[in-house]
Amino acid sequence: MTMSWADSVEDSNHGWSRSTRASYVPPPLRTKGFADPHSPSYDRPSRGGGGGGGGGGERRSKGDRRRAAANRESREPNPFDLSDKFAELVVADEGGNGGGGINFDAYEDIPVEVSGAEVPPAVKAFAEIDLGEALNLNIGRCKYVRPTPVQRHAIPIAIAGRDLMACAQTGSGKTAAFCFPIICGIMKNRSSFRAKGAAAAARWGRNVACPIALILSPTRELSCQIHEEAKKFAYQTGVRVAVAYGGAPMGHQLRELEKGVDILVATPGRLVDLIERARVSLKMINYLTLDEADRMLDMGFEPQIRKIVEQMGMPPPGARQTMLFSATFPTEIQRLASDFLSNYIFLAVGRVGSSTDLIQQRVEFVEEMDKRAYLMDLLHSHRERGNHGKLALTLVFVETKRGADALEHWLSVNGFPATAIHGDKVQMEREKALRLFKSGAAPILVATDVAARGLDIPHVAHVINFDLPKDIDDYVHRIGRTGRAGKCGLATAFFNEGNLSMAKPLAELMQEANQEVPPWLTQYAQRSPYGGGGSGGRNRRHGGGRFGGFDYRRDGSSRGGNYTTSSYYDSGYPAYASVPCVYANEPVSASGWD
DNA sequence: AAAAAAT
Repeated sequence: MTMSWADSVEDSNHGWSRSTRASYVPPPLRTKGFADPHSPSYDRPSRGGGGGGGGGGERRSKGDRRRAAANRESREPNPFDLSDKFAELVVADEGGNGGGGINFDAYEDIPVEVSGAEVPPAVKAFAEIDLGEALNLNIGRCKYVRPTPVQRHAIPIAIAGRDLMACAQTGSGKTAAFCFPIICGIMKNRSSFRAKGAAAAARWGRNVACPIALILSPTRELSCQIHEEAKKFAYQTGVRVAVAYGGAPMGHQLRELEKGVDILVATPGRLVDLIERARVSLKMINYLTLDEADRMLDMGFEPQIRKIVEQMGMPPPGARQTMLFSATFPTEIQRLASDFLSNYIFLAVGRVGSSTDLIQQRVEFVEEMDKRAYLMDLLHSHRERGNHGKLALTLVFVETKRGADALEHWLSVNGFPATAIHGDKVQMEREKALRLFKSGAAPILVATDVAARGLDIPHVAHVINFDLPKDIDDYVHRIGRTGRAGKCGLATAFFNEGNLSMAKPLAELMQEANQEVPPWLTQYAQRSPYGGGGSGGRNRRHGGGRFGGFDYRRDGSSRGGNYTTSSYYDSGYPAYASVPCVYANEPVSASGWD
């Protein structure tokens, strides 16, 4: 048996004051005698289930605890009732594929690459893993019948306690892939966690939440979404989930934290704030997940993430389990990310760089001044084509916040019910825009890159890149807002002389995804200064046009002794003769999917 | 050059 997390925490608890890794002390606690385990406050019992792990259990009788637990569970709102109020419920079990509306046929013969030392084998069914009864019930309530490809590979790896860098196509079930093992692990080791949590709470103060798992994401809306999903997965497991993000009043979030939290979902800024106010401690973190990890580690974000992970008291790699997930993983980001990982497994599932075959991609040459007229034509033609009365949403991406407001206004003036989301709006407006869009009240959403990643909006039939992004990976994430859960989608991009740098990567991407590349784009691609002899980063980082992910360690020398690479086509399900194409405006249950 | 993330 390898050293367990509990052992390592034991170590760090005993040696905390003389640890080589500087112990983080938040400013409010620096003058107090908080740090002395023998200080008078050490044995003080805490009330409720407060602090980190349900602290101060020793003084309560078994009956008390049972009543408290029962009380907590009876108060826990049923997250499944809530989702029923929304359109997603149309879901039911259509199509007879038994996947809660998920088109599994589209996921056979998925290319998979796994590398690392001693890789745990994939599973074909949830039942092959002992996730526990409560979690299995929730899987049923979510109407998940079989695991998606990324889940089939990632869950056994995560359950085995291994660090993971996972690259999976957009809309392929990543949230559940990291939530299930975390919830399962917390349940299995609950008594040990609770005891440590009580000790930590006693030492750090009762108002310091000491989560066991931390899930970081790059936008507030994405954190909300992960929180909602995680609550479903954790329903009646006793595992407590909370969320912390900026732009919202801190009071409510603080009250939730005070009730005790096992899994904290957060955006970086608010989390740092909470840590510095000594309302959250990372001392007890056993699981760290970065969602949209490549975004979290890019230029603007990386220093903040590094601060949280390396300088705010979190156990180091090896003493915690770290899992990074994204649809794209450039080599430079992999190199950065390896600082946070220990003997990790690299996993790539699906045609990562090209999203999926399920998204039909088109590029039109449109001059800047013609874009609005062209957009109007597109919107008209789609309106007239009719959607059998079903919801068909259109997501329009623009480059700037000002541009988003301008286009929203122009669309509204011209009779199109549109709304807009971007980072200059206050959080209330952002959430309202998303709500209007999801419900169909405003079936057109104009957005900046704030909406490019991870957001799971059912019924997005069409993504329009009104302005192309500068980076091909951003393009991949944007179009991934459609074609989710195995459904088809359409993505249209407006290209002009201002997008020359995108010509080559875009043409290559479309070719990889078996899309029709217009001859004029091929010509631009050949003329492109970034093109020529394959000097572009794309081939290198996406494995030379085969399919998505590529473990950067393969061309380095930093591998361990048992390092192996397997690359194969994996069909976890009985094969079907054809891959039926279900459109995104069909009823879909995509919840919990990405 | 732009966007996101704390107040």
